Amino acid sequence: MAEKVTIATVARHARVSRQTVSNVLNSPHIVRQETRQRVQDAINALGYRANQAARQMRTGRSRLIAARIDPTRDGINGSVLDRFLHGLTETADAAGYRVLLYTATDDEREIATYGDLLGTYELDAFVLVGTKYGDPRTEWLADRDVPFVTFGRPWDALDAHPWVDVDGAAGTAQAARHLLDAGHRRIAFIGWPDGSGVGDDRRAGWRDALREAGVDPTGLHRETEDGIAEGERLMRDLLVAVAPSAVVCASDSLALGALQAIRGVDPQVSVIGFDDTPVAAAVGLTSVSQPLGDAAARCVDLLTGVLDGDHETPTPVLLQPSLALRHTA
Amino acid sequence: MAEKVTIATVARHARVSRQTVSNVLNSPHIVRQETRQRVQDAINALGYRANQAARQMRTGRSRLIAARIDPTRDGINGSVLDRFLHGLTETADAAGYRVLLYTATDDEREIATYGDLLGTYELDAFVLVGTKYGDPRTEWLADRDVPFVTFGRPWDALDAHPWVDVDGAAGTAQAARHLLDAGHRRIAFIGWPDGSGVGDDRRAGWRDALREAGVDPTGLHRETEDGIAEGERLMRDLLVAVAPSAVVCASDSLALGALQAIRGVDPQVSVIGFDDTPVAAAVGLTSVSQPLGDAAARCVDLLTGVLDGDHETPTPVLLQPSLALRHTA
DNA sequence: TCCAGAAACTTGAACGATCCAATCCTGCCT
DNA sequence: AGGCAGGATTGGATCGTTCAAGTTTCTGGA
Repeated sequence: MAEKVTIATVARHARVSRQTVSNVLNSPHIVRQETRQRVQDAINALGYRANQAARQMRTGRSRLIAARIDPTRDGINGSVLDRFLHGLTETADAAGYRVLLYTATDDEREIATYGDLLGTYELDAFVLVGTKYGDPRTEWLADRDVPFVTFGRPWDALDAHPWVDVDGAAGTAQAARHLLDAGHRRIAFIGWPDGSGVGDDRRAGWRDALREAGVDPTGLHRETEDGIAEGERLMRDLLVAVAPSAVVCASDSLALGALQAIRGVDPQVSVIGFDDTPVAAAVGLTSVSQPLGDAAARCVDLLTGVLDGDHETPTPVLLQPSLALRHTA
Repeated sequence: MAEKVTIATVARHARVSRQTVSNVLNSPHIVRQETRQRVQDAINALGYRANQAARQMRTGRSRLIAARIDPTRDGINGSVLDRFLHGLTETADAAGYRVLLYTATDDEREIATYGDLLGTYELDAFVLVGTKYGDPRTEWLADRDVPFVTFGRPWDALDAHPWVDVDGAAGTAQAARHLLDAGHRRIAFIGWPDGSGVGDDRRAGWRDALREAGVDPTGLHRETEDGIAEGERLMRDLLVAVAPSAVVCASDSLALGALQAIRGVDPQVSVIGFDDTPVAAAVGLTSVSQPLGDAAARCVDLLTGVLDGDHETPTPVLLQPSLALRHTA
């Protein structure tokens, strides 16, 4: 087995001091070109890699970012997280960071995990997916000056922290306009109960688009918890009550339920979902698609901004979704 | 800001030496009960957490396990990875390890990433999902004595390494028997071309179950690349050629295609998929379900066995799948 | 030629944990 | 009371890196 290659090995090989090697790695500009080259050659020849633990001990920085992986709930929307995580890993890697996973069953435990990860591993930052009104997690992190970004706006807007989000209202508005353009007038909406920021936002997009086109949205919407069965139930209700010719849904789960409700009854009704999940692609459901790779990349951008110097709070990012057209609309 | 709590702080607080604190953490049995309690109290009172970087420097162990996260391919089967990763994170956590993500676009890059992760972060082990004949990755890792487990059998069986897998043949056999019990006799199979270990295995299960029941499987199967469109094409072919009353598929993607093919033609044909993906649940497709949480847990078990002492190669684990019954069969 | 000042490079110390070897108790037996 | 065995505790060295401070080399102007 070959000897372990440390900064001292490289220094000896290039006939310079350890510190010079360190400088080549961390502040190349203060080393003379010729020396720098010699050190670089030694690094390549020996296959030297800086030991992260030793570096971390001195600098207190782990170059590790934590992200939470949830138990796939109804599984459909879970794949959004999947794609987001992949993007996160890829972009973080390019920026010299790695992604560490954690799980938690509730907020209290999640906060306990923060403490553990920070104390034991000295994590540099957290990425939170989805926040709710008065989220205790963001408060805890902010109180301790732990860098973090949320994918999802802080809906209560109490304290400003860096965030990245996709403009849900713009997505449902786009969906509604697509249906209006196709000649639809009775365009219904199936969404979530009042009080969830995301849900309210998505409904607002649909409502505003209808009003703008001179269509009265009153009575054309229904609200329920997320789920296929729920979507089916509400769609049946809508078919009887207002006989819509199209429906925009706040999620693919709801849209899938709606599809099942119209099958056999009136297959002409158009349906548009939200999230462009694999299920949507599989069954040919038109759906609002979030740019998850971009979102992840912007999260990393914001974090590296905070971590590598910028003291000012970075500007939030709001990305535009697009419509993945398939054969249900 | 409070002073940083180190092992020395705890020692002072409990009026013992650093070593005693270390012993309480790493070899509690050699410390007197009374002292141990006093140290524990100090640890709790101060909220002390052992610094992983310092520990790692001395021990060379990072308590980090790497797992790869793929770009969701056709998205349907991607969610299998999602669920597996969640299980992995949960079990690893319980065993005192953390999961680090990485990505790679091809084997060569993946191996380069191994080198980086090992050199820089001193990763303790790798979890590989899926292997192929003559996989260069397992060879590289084995050559360097890096601990790893694969989720998926080594189909070429060249060198033995720890693995966990789900008995695919048992799954398709169970599916076939379920159909036989329901009175079906012409039970077709749609799978993947010869040469993929997983695909061959799943087909063998179906074939053997039919033979066992005295049914000749000849001509009843078709092979293609994975995908919904492909599944639909082959199912149409089967309907014309052999008019099966039921079909077992090697994946939910293929099964979904099959479902689309029979819709309108002969909705009585039973269909069973494989993987129990969210899509299957969504459209009511009966599917063979892999115990992914268990699989992840067993992977961690095998790894901790290797990492924490056992020098003998641990016994591979073969788990039994179950049939998630829905209304397509 | 000489010297100030900058640039380039070197040396010693520190980060926080564990390992090793030596020392100190404690209780028990004679 | 003295000796001894065994376990409990202690101090010092160490892992590989970066920081802070020190020393040498180079450059240009008088």
